[in-house]
Amino acid sequence: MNMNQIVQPLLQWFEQNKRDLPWRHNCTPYRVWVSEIMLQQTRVEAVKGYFSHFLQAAPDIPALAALPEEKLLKLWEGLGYYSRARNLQKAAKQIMEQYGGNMPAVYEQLLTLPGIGSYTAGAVASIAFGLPVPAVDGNVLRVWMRLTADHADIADLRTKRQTEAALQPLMPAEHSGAFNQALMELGAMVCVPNAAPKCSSCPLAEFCEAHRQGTELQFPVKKPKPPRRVEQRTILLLEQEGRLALRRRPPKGLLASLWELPGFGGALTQEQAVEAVRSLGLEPVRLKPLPPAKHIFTHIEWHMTGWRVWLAPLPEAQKLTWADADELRAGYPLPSAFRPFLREFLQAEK
DNA sequence: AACTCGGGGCT
DNA sequence: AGCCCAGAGTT
Repeated sequence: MNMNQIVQPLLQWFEQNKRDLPWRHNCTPYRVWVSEIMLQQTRVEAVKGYFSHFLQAAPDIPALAALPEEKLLKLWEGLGYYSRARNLQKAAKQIMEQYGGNMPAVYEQLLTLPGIGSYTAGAVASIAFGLPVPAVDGNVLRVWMRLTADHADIADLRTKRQTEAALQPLMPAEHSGAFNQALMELGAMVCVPNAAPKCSSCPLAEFCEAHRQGTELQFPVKKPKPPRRVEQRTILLLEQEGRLALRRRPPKGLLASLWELPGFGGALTQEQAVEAVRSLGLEPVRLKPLPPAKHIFTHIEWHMTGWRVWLAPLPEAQKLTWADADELRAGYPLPSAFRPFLREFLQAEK
């Protein structure tokens, strides 16, 4: 099968069926870049709510480079994979120094920027600069493996390289950005995962080997992920004069540099919780158990229990910061994992 | 090659 | 209860 045949039908289908997305208007290199970083492992619907707000706060590369880290993380709060935000800013600073504040229009130079790998470099190069470079993400891999009935493991990096190599000669010189987006759009809307693909409305059905075989659901092949580990934690809702205790997480690792409710490993009894509070230099007056909550990360499960703690007025404890409801909402980037316990405090404020 | 890194929606 | 998502960086 000569895969050159798919290019025109695909481009035509995309022109007629593409979604109206914020980053598809005024596609400057900066806007394309920010959207592609936000879209890494993140659904379009989730990004919509962040994109315009982020661009308002950081409208261009100099503004992004100058943003205080606290504001940067607050803008990213709830979006996940927070190293994306830090790498985005690190790259912005690098662009200021090395390229005079302009995104480099060269694939290899884009690749050297932190947070930009082969997919994102290809996406920015093709969509923002019209360069004939493939952009192979999970959607494209799924589409291509079905199209060619290829049983290769898509978790294997070699499979991605081979797919890029196979797509390279197909890149239409004047429409490379549209071609890449069309493959992704097809994967998102028609050649969908975890469900029967909508082959009856697929512009590539007649070229698809898996469809000819009736084996669409066998693709793509992917190695199973190892099971998540479970971590039991106890969260403390420490209150003093209407203010809540917060703690900054370490600068590396899970939820790096974000704020958290003070917590301890294990499921603490009331007596142990009292000891834990005292270890923070505070004196509890009354404790009330909070309903348990579960938060699932990619590779960890937090099983959390909590204690709401009223404190005797005492000099402030080291390593803790105190915030009222308004300061909490405005100032401190806080991961979603703590939302159930936070609700308890915010409701109590009313 | 295997792990780390978030959060949410769909089946 | 899994699966996957416009992946990249580290070990």
